[in-house]
Amino acid sequence: MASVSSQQQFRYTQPPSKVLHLRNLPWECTEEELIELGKPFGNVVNTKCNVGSNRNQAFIEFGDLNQAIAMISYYASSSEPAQVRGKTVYLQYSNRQEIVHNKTAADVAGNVLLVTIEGEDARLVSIDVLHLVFSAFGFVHKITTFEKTAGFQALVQFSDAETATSAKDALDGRSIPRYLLPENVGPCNLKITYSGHSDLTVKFQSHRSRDYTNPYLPVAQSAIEGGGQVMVGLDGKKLETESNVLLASIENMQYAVTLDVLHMVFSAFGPIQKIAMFDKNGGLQALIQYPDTQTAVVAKEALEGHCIYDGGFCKLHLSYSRHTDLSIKVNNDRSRDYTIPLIPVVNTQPSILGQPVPMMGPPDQQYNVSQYTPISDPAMIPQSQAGWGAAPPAVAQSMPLQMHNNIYMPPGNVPPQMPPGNVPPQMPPGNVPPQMPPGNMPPGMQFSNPGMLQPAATMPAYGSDRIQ
DNA sequence: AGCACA
Repeated sequence: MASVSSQQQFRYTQPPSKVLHLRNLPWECTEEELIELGKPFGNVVNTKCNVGSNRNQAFIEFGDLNQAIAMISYYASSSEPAQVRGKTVYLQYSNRQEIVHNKTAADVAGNVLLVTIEGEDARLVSIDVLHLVFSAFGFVHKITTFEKTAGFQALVQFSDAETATSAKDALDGRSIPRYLLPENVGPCNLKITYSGHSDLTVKFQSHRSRDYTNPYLPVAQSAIEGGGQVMVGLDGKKLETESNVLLASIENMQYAVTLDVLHMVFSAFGPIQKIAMFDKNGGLQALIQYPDTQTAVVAKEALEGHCIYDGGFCKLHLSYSRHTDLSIKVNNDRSRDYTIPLIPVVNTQPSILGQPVPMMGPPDQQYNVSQYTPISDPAMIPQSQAGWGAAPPAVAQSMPLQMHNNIYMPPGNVPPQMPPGNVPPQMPPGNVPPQMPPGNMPPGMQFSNPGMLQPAATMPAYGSDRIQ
């Protein structure tokens, strides 16, 4: 039985109160706008905006009950609804008799911001991208990232509260510009409050935390720290050095995992240079090479423990390889160098469990360049064949988008139902969607240009998602 | 679009 009392608070007929509750406000709404809204009806003695988890609610308190009644009555019969910034706001008597201002840490301006990154792909936002975004407002001293129930969060430390405030005002509620994110990463909204902290403790430089005032801090193998509290200890197993090459081992391999499947899965995080597959200890392993460590870190974080296929099949275990550059002698069904589409294909008949695996693209067409016109100078390679510098064909763009919704789900929830023996759509080798690997920005984009990110008005990339 | 989140 549903309780009746819980519904009562939402009944249309609230008993009158000097305090009005407003909802459906634009997130930008200020106290001044609330005062403007209430002033015609009386003396607004108190307001509170940005209330609720969506920060789209507010309260207005009048000096006199009759003034509150006047405002409610007016809009109850008006043909024009109450509006803030052109947005209709709904008002009713509050169930409280006065506004209580509970100043919390989040309301007190400080030099450290608590940033919540919202979005399906929030955890794929690298610390470098955050650094870039916040550096537009001043020198960023430290960043720590961590996951809480609120989601993926970061603490960003500036020199002073003024700088932090300018960043907060400009970025709160806005989205990280698309061009800073890998193409297949969905929108990431920023929600920003002040943190109670004033100085973060960063013991190691890691993918989770950085101290930009002390670049010579030891680089962590696996240290994770957040908000001055050490959140994860070192466990011997995780003492591994990051690398641009991942070692993947595949557990419970009920279904065929082909080179192209691996390419599809791992290229969701950035361009792949090389893949080599081999058998070890009766299981399948693969080395996957990215151009940079950052991308590999992101891919490892996102994919570790996840299954390629639904139902717990083909579970990935990832570690960093000691290799940095794989030596691929020949392109075949177990190894491929995507940077040089000219290595001849050894056309071995791919066969798994005795069943021939259908190839989606005819191999001799894919590699005919190498067969007929061996070119040694990469500059002579036609654009369309030249790896990820090339313009992406439609296939390459749409495919990872499909994948990426699946990848980040909890294990077992992941993927397209693929019956054994079926090979998913393949990306033609050498045609990788153009992505900016995290942390691999062109030098000109680093820090230096505050104007680039700062004024919201000239930065349509921010906020454009939110305004409707 | 529905009551203050520390």
